[in-house]
Amino acid sequence: MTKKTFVSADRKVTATDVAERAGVSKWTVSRAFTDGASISPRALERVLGAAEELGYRPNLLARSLSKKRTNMVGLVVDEMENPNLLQVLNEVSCQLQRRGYMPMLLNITSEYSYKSALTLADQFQIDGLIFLGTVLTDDLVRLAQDIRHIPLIVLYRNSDNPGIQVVSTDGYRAGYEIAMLLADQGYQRIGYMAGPVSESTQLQRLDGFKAGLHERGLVLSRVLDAGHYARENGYKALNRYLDSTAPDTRLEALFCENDILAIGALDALRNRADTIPLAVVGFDDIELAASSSYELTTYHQPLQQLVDEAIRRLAVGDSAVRQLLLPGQLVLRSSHLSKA
Amino acid sequence: MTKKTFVSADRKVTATDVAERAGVSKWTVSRAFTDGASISPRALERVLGAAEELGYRPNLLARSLSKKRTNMVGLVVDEMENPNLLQVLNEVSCQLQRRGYMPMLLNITSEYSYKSALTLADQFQIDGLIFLGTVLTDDLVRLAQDIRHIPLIVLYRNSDNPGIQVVSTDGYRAGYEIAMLLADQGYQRIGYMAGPVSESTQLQRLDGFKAGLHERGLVLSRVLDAGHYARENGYKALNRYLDSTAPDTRLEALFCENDILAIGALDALRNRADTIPLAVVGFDDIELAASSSYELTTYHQPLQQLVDEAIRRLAVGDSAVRQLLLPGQLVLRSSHLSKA
DNA sequence: CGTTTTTTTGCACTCGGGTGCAAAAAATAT
DNA sequence: ATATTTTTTGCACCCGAGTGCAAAAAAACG
Repeated sequence: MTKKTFVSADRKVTATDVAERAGVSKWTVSRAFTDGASISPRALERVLGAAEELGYRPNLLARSLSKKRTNMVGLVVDEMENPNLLQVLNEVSCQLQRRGYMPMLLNITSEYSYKSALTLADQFQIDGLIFLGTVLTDDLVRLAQDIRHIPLIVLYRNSDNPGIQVVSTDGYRAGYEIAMLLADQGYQRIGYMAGPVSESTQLQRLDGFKAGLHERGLVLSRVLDAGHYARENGYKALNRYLDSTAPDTRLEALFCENDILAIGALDALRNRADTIPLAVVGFDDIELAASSSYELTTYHQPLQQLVDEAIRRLAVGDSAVRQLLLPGQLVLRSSHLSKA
Repeated sequence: MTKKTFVSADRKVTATDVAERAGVSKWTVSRAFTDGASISPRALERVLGAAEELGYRPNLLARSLSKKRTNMVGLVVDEMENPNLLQVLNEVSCQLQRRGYMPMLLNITSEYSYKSALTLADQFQIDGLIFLGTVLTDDLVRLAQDIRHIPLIVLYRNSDNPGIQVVSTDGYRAGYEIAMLLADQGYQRIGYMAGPVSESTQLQRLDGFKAGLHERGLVLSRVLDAGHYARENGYKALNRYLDSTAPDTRLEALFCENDILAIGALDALRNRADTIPLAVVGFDDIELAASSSYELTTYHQPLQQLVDEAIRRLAVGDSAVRQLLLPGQLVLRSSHLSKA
């Protein structure tokens, strides 16, 4: 039994090989693999046949070199533990692949790694960058702009800097809707659990939230600082708060900056000896939120659309900077209902 | 104020530009950026200076084209929700970047997407593939072998097929150690919660587990099938079991195929009205396992070493196929202690 | 100082494919 | 059948580097 299949000799099959076999010139082969190119049906057929037989696949590096377009897109991520980010990464990479792009993972752990990743990506002549990282500040993003003049898109995060392309959910509106929900539920003492940095994305959310409360004649009673997005932090932050507050003055409802914190908060409530009536609302609609042990009411971001838009913008290379904010959707489960 | 920095004219800076500025030929420039190449100190200095001034960076596509080496590595992942896998992905991408490789994300959602991803990766002339996916069977891996003769490495998963390079944790030994732990704790009725497919990785774990029990004169009392790795499934599987079993015949200890299932199981225990004494042990040591609300006893895999080894093997392109199995480590927390 | 050895450099050509243009072939019109 | 238009095709040359080899320059030697 021969081990080697007939197709793959050791040397790689090139367009010239195919040309020879098909009895045409290599340029005709090239045309066969370029859509929109002028080629006769007969030649096309022969080339495709020969290509099939030889197992030929165009070398994309060579193509990129002359076309000056690589179809490689860098995905800048910085918190590979954040499940929400991951959901985004997942969606982005799938959609990119589906459209023939190759996602290059730029995993950022420090400013140094950020810079070297950018440099490397630059040298690979990537066509664009999508920023998914949460702690990537506008300054860092701008740093990328300087290195290379390719389209950059900040996804899933807002930015005050008008010079940066943003595709994200309308945080103000989201906050507003959640405020309305809680107010209409009749809660009076309403709090907010904040994450790590006060950056634009969250501020807009908070602003909308405050505006909504205000419109119903309420004010934000309290802000709990949880720090870094981690279940543990939500857990601790709420416990800290509950331990230091008399039961009758406690918050009745709590809007958490994201689902992870909210779930931490729910865990805290559950682990307490006494039953504490507290409505909790999250943000992001991660998978765990739907789980029967949480039933977290939250706000769903239109992930697919966002990603779709982001990629489209990359593709057209539209340099007209616009901030696209799509509306998300409130997801009512049961955690926003007080258990009292 | 001039907007444009002096450095970056619109056209890209090439080696020829640098050569001209440095008063040498472009080949000398090439040598300056190739370590080990013969170049006079003076020329080197001038070239580097000119390169710096012009902001030159070698075009890696062009280099790859002639060197026939791209430094691009494909990461084949198939469950972007699995936190354990993500931890691995994170580590792999970091280490790759640190060593100057570019990780290309091949996110697999179906057999079709798998094939097209492989083809694309192939066309990009990637240097190697690392398989992180859990449901990627040996057959699929072999499919990749046929496409292109580049090093493939299955990481974090075992394989029965001796033709496949594997870098993974020694599952047999792990199962054995866990069995010992539970047996020594005095439990008699010991069960196992299984995940989706019975593939090699898990079978070895289970075999080791059984062997360990056997050595202590015990047998595996029961296998609970949870299905796909998801907290929810562990939760349901355990509830199903508890609902259908009389309290006095119940298992005393349960080894779950991974932490996610184990955590689901713990949640199930917690949510029950009556307190049920059941020792639970997981596998993987994901972040959540250490959380104060779970305190899951589990088995830690030597992630960094595994990744390090995997990348090293890719780099040398060692075609001598060996299966490397490193020992992991038992992590004792409190979930293996019965609450009765 | 001439000669031999070593280091450095330039050049032609390669990697694998893509352009634009002009010649050749085919299709349409007269 | 001839003239005209359209489609196909081949070719020279480009993309941005790297390689081997031979010429040139520098260093070591007598």
